[in-house]
Amino acid sequence: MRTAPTLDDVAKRAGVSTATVSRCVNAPERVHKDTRERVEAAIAALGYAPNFGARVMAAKRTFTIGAVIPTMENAIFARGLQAFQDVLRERGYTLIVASSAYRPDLEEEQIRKLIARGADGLLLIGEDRSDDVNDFLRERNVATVAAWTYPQTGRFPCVGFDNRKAMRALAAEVIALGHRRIGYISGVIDGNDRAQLRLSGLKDALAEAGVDWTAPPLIETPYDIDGGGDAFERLMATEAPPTAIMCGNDVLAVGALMRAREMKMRAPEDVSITGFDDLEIARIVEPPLATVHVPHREMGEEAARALIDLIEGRGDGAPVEVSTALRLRRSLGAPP
Amino acid sequence: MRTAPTLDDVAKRAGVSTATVSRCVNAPERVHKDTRERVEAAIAALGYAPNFGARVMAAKRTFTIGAVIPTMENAIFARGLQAFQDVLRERGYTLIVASSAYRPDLEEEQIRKLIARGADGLLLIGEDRSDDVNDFLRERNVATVAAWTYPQTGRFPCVGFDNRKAMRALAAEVIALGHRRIGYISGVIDGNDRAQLRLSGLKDALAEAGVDWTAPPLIETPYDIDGGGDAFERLMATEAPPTAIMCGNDVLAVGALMRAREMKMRAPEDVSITGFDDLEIARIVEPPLATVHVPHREMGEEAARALIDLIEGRGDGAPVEVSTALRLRRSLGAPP
DNA sequence: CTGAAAGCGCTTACAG
DNA sequence: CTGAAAGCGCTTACAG
Repeated sequence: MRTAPTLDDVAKRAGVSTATVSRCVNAPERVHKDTRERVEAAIAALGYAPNFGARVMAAKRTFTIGAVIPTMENAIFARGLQAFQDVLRERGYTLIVASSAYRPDLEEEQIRKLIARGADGLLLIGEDRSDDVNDFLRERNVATVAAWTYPQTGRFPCVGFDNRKAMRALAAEVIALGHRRIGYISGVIDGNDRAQLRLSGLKDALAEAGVDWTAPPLIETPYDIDGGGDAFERLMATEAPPTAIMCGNDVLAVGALMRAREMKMRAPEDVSITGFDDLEIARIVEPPLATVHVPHREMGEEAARALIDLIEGRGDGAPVEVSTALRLRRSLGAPP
Repeated sequence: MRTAPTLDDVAKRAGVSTATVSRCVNAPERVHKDTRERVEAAIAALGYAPNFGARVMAAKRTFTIGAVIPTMENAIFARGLQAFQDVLRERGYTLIVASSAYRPDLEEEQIRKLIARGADGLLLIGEDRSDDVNDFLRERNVATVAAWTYPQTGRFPCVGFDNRKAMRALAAEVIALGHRRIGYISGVIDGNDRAQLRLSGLKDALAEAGVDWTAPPLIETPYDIDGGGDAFERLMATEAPPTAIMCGNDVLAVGALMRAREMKMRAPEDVSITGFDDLEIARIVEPPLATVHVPHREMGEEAARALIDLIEGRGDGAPVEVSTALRLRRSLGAPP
């Protein structure tokens, strides 16, 4: 194993000091063009790459950003994170992803670990966490951005959207079509402010419209296709079943749609079904799913910019709002 | 922001040298019990945690593992990676994910960056890369595991399956149903041995069956729904269009299926369509998609174990094969 | 079992 | 624009 070339090797070969080589790498504009070219040639010839540990120690920064997301398997986070990482890479940062499986205790553990590892900043999802964690983050003065949400507590700079308002808008359409009995399928709400807010949005719309069905039949279920299907079946098994089933996200809605098909119910003729997120599957299912479009990629990019600004001392930490839009596709229609 | 306590602070407070404190942290059994207790008390009182960068530099190990995957947005990698990471975390390693967007040049860049960052080991997808990269990895003696593939070159320990054999098995079923004109939609092949091998599998099956349609009409396309749809349309626009369209993966196949529907063609009555991977969408589309099931999660877990064994000097680096299985669903039927 | 000290490979304030 | 040198916070071979 040949040992990797160091700054010193480059400096010797280029006939300059290590300080100059370091500048070429980190602030090329502060080095004379001729010198720089010589150094760059040496770097190329040697295949030099800065040693990470040394750099971290000397600069007191790790150029590492940690993200704690519920799970990589959820397409919305996968997409947002990919965009987040693309921006990070452009700006010279590395991403470490940790996952919490939607469990607050695991999320806290991951947060502490990332900080111990010296992460320069943190991307978190939502704002719903314990005072303990929030205090820890504030004490250590860790640059943190909360995404997928729009400020409730205002504790951290946010990049996201108003989950409540978006669901309210969709629910208003459902109500306008004439639905009065509306069932709701939610993911697990504990530790998930997005889920909580979406449900509140539905309640807002019902109240606004003066629909007395103010406490919609609600089923909370793990976030997967079968969870959505089972919940659908239970909601429809009541005496006066809902004419519309709204779901906290597309995956649950697709589960409901598939179960409806198995039960020989047609959407929207027999029952309307809506989702949230506008994943690719929303356009693939038959009938296509009415849902709320969320610009996950844009959110990931904006979050990266906001976080880097925070770390590098730019920006004012003002919340960034991305806009959602209704996609009123065929799974939603008038009540039977 | 209070500055973090250092080894030196602990040493002073405990009245010992920094060497002793370091041993207490890394090899407590080599320190006398009384000394150790004093040091541990000091560590607790100060809330000391080792500085990551310094440790990396001095110890020349990072407990970090890098993975370079094409993209997190592809569900197969998201799922495999989540499983990979779960095992890593159990064993005290941290994962850094980098993505190549299916571009060999970007993959190389990411590999070099991860090594510069001091990754103790690397997870790569497939075996198709330049001699340059392979030489670099060998020279640096980097622990590397290739996943999603079964040894072709035998350059690295592999955890995966035989892409060629799996596609051959599926193609044999298609041929057995009576199809002779078979079209093929592939993802981009350059730098992607899995894509190459799957195509070879189809050719194997055609040759074995003595079908003279030996050079199946092939369209190579970017890996997304619309790519699959456009390719489908082009393949069907020929004089004697294929009676079956096989696709290199499920996403392309779903694209083909949807376009078929738009073109008022029914599957499998008018044309059969098959995929590869058995993603969730394969069961969601109508008709459900015939495909090859790949145990992505299991593969991720096995890859993590293999890589850690390699790093820690256990194991023999023998390839690990996971098994695939045919899922012959309704999108595949007899030719019209 | 413990300590003094070198060294890991960078960055940066200071001086010129 | 460039260099000499201190210093970042650990680990470890060596000596005792």
